[in-house]
Amino acid sequence: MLNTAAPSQTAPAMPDVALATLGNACAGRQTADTLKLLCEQLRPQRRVVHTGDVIYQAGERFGNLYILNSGFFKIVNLSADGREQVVGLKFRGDWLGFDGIAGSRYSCDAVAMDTGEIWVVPYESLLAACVACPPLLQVLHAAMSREIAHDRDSLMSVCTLPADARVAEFLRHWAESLAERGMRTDEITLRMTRAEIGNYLGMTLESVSRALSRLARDKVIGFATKGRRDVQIPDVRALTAFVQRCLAPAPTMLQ
Amino acid sequence: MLNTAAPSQTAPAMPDVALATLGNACAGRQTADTLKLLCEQLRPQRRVVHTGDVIYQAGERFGNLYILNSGFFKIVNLSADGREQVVGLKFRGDWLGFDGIAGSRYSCDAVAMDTGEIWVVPYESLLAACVACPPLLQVLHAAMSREIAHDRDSLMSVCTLPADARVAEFLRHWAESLAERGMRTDEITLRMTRAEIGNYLGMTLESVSRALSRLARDKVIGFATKGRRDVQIPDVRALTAFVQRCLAPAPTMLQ
DNA sequence: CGTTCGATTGAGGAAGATCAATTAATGTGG
DNA sequence: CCACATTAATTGATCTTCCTCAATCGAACG
Repeated sequence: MLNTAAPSQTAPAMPDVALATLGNACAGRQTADTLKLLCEQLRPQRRVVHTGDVIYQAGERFGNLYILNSGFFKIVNLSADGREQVVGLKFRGDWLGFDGIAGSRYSCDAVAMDTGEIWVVPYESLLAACVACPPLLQVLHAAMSREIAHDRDSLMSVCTLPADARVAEFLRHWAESLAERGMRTDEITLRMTRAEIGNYLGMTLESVSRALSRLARDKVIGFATKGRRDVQIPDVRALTAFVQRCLAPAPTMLQ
Repeated sequence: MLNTAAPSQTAPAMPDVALATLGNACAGRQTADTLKLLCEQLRPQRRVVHTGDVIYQAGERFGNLYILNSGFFKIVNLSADGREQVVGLKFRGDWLGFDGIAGSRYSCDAVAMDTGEIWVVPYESLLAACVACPPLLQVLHAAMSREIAHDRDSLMSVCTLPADARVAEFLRHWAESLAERGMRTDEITLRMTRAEIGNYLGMTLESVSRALSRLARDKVIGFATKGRRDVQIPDVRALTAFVQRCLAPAPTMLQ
């Protein structure tokens, strides 16, 4: 696969030699460097996945961690009484499977929402490699740490932001994630239905739709000519401003 | 300090030799064993903290992890625009500080809500110890993994449960956490105000109060004769049943 | 013993859910 | 390729839950 153009959102599974040539995206540099280290040290098995593929399932015996080289994934939590909750979205450079370490079984589902490539890393061999290569351990811990910090941010968003702001913050974070990976953010493709977004943000699909309509009416986002899955974000800072505007009228909850 | 009675909720900082005598609480066994391993391997500096003490603050340079030997702690996330959100509650056996690994700075506040003892573990020396003692690494990863899994459960609760059920689930989880540590669960002391609980659960203090009143009216919980901070939980399963009742469609009377 | 803080409870209102109808995109078989 | 079926998205009208505001009460504390 040839890829000389600016990296697109679809995060092509580029060969290692191309990792250093991520165009003007110095933001994507760190991700690329880390992936390179992991690839060299672990020589992981590579696996191509497609939309809907289940990487692992809640209850399944834990054994592997997965590093995402490309594609887009969701983490779905399941409760005993049948509730389903999207609790995380994962991109290139993220890891999957940490939830399985403690209980020897995965505690949620990991599902591909797009074609992508994942690297399979048996946990035991990862530990062995970490002993030989301490920077690897640091990378692993950093990934887990980031996940913990981000999960907390998610909880804060759903607890403190009104619906409109939550949608704006969701788009802002998505764009930021893409930017960090050196991908385009002026036009992003939501690979989730309104229902999935609403589930993730703790609101109904109708509320998501209304929020997006308001964002479009305020010119904070735009819809591509065809299809409303493509969202244009001319200026990411406008999303942040919108969130603040939502918070401004009413002061913060709880002192 | 002598402690031959059944372990109370206050999780006394008992000497190592007493760890094996945790009464009938075989549930607290694993926590105790892990703490013993950590104590032996790391010989951490012990520090007594009191209500309101700040273990670390968002923005502070990361360096230490903290293992909780006793007491009760809250994790508070802060946003740039001044929102505050309680994103976690920590007990004996839990760790603090994982959020700081990735960015070299802590990303939230950790505050003691009770007198307690924490073990200070410099991250670098922990890594060194892990190389020499692989089980230690396993314990560390398990702690991080548990935190990730639990944060996801929190998000699911906030997103999918109505207010009353969220409060019931909160109490259930608290009781479960105490049980896992071999402490009493028939009468627990909430060390948070209604406002703090509400903040943690994404609702107002009035809603928390009303939910607790309803739980008491339904005899799912009871209030101690003195003070409404002590909650009696005669049967933890009644809390689970209450949650299910909240989720079930309108309970049709008769027929 | 008054002051303060936390908790409870009620009344009214607003954000968002639910229900419903319509339209737009996507997919399928002829 | 089109007609049709299916799924997703939008928008409006109502309804419910929970928030806001306010008053009262109890407990803790100097």
